[in-house]
Amino acid sequence: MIAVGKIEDKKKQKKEALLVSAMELFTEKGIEETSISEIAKNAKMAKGTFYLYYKDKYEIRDHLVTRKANEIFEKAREGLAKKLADPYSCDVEECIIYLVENIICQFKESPFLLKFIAKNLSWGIFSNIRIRDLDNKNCMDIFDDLLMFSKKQYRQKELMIYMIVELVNSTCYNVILYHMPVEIEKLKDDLILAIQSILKQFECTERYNAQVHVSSGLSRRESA
Amino acid sequence: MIAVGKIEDKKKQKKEALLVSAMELFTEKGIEETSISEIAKNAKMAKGTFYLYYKDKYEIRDHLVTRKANEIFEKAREGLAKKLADPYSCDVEECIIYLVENIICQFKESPFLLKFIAKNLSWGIFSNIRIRDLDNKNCMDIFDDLLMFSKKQYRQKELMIYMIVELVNSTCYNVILYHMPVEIEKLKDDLILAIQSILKQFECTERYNAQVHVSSGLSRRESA
Amino acid sequence: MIAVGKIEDKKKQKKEALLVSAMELFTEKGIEETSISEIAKNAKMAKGTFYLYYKDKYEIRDHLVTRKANEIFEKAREGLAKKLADPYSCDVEECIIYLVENIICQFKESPFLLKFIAKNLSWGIFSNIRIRDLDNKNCMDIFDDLLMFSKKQYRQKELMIYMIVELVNSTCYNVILYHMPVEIEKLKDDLILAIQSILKQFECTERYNAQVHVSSGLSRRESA
Amino acid sequence: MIAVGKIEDKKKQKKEALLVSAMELFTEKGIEETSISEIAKNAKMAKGTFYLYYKDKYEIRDHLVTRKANEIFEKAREGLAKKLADPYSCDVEECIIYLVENIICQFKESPFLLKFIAKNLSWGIFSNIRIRDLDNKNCMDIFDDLLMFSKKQYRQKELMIYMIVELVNSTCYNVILYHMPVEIEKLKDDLILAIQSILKQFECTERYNAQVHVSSGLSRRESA
DNA sequence: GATGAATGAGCGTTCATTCAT
DNA sequence: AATGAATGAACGCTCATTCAT
Repeated sequence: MIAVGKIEDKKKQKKEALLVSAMELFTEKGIEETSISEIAKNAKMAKGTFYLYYKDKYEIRDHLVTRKANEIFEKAREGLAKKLADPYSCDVEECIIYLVENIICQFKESPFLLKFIAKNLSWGIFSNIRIRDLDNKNCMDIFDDLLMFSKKQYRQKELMIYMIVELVNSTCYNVILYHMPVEIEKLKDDLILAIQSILKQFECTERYNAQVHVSSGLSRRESA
Repeated sequence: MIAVGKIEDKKKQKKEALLVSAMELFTEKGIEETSISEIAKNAKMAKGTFYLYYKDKYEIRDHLVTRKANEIFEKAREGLAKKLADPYSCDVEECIIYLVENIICQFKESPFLLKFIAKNLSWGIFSNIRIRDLDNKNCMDIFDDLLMFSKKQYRQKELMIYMIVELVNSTCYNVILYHMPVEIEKLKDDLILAIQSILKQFECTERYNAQVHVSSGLSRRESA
Repeated sequence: MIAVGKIEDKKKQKKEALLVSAMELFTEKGIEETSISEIAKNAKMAKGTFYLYYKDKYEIRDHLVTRKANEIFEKAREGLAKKLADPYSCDVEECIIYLVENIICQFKESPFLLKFIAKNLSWGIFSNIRIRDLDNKNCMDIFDDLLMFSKKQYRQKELMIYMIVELVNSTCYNVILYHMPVEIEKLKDDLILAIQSILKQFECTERYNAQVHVSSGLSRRESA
Repeated sequence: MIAVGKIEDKKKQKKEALLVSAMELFTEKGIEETSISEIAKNAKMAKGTFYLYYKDKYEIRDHLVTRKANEIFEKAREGLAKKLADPYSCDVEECIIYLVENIICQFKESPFLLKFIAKNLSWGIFSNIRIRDLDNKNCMDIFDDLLMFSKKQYRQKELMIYMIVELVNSTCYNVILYHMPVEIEKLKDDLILAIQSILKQFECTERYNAQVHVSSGLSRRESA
């Protein structure tokens, strides 16, 4: 039994080594320019060994994208936890803004990571692949938790979060990688303003319906 | 002289044929999976002829991305023009919402186009490459014009537009291509809400609260 | 008649332009790395025009090699003529040494020329191709003339000259181009010594038969 | 352990097969006209296998040139050894003449070898590349050994040998390959005479200092 | 005669994949 | 399980050559 466990361990180590090796090369020179034999060599294995663990480099890419996305959210969550004794008792908006700023900061520090994730993160991969290596939560859960324990209530929670995440991700892409159309420092403040306005829009108030303002315009939606 | 003109014409036709051929193959099976010899063969030319017109397939891609993006915006503009006698006299918000809906509609009808553009449209290409083939304006100009003639004024116009465009583009990508996390019909309404809230956020109000304008601006919806 | 002459002239000019263009490119980057279209473009002609004048680049090469070799010998001859009022009355040995030094000097100044000639100068080309462009003598004639008018007489004149020319050409090749095994300045003196000894060896003396010297070995030196 | 040795052996065989295959094709039709895929096919391998062993065909050429040159000198040395019980006790001049005759004989028997070596043997390759395949001495060592043990002493040994080798190589080239300007049988005797005179020229005699000769030889310069 | 667009064979090179060890 | 030598299809690209204008 123990022997089997050891073998399992070794296999995990090999898979991990390939993952790490591939990540290095992908961020360094792009996926298309990275060959399987390079990944193997960089992981100190023979070319043929690669095929014992992965079908092709795209399978590795998919594993990496989810893992890296999770790591980013996890780091952001940890940052938030450090900052607040009881993160979920505080204002949701503040928390979300904090998370966004933290994530932007991570992207700023490793633009290649941003490139890698942004170019490859399709929602399908994002939401479907269960990560077996790390038995952590899905990255989206951070927001779910936040919203669940929040005093404020929001309509269409999932969708709202989706839009915010996509907005951050896509606007930062060009700005951080190509400094266009503005610098990230200039973008950040206005991006946060935009996020705040979205949050307001989807907030359910008791007495004042958030919808009121919008509402007259959106009366149709109320019936929807 | 006429002869030279004819030759020039033929050359343009060849370039165009390659562009069309490449577009077919790119949307069908992706850029990386498309070889130059396929593009040439599909355009009924010899492989070598390709190189008389383009350096590599990425040059073709860049031409295509800008052209297709422009076509989308151009169609949206035309739609708007048809709908309104004087497009620029009407409410900006309404116009922008119209454009967004129109563009979403175009994406819905040809998801491959969305895939192609979304995966390859970097802001650098988008804003820099002047399109010589079509002597139209740059796609961004549509919004510039709208905002210029608008009664309402906005802070950070360019940045705001950038965020809205990116938001639409990135949220639609997964939704239209993978139907995740929701269907496009479900996304659309909330996406528009989000856009409206962003527009409000960046509006410069004098006396009247921005919100007021918004509601009157949405009267159109009531009739819809 | 005049018109025909003019046409002939134009053709010669074109041929000449191609020759000059090819020479530039051959010395710059080697024959194999030079394409016909480059030669034509460099000569300000269309690619197709090349084929009206030459079969391929190797035909051009052959023309060039003989021409350039001739130019080198011609320059050397002119140098000698300038130096001496009556070149052929002076000592043959001195004249030959002068020519060798002059040629080495030319090679030193344009190593690419040396490379080009040495790599391509087969005796077949050298002695066979009659140069129509320049109606001068064959380069070997310089030595023939020298020897013809000389007071000293030599056995196996042609062969002796052949050996001297080859010796100079081949020893200079590595020395000038790669500075191996010594520098040209170091080689020169000893090369001249070697040439002198060869000349002595083939000299016909009146009283003593040349053969006698050879057999006794060094007796020739004793008389020197 | 034994298995590894076998694999090593197989690899050596493959390298060797490529070398042999390339030699055949190079001598048959020239390097430029030989493609890598031909070399591989001729060696009964797949094209890709070539690149496991050599970078390009020029690397093969360099290996071949040094090896073939070495083989020639080695054969000559063996011939000399057979002829003389103690080769180094005999007269140097005689030995060198023997070597030259032996080498000329080899060239006569395989003119393609001469062509191949003469066209590609740059001194750099010649003197620098240590041949690992054959653990023999560098080809030049033959002469070094001869001169080292000789009773006669020579000035500028290396340079003298260089000139002799180049003289033989370059004069034989046209003569053997194109029978110009004379037949090899006619050249041989006079070539040997020339070599003898060079050897004499560089010999250091006891009583008369070599320099003396040189200076008298250079009296011409004083008048220049 | 002069052009240069078009051709397509053929090159060097890469690399995913296989398989005997 | 792990290896890495061997494969050969497929790639991007070049370029001599042709030929309609």
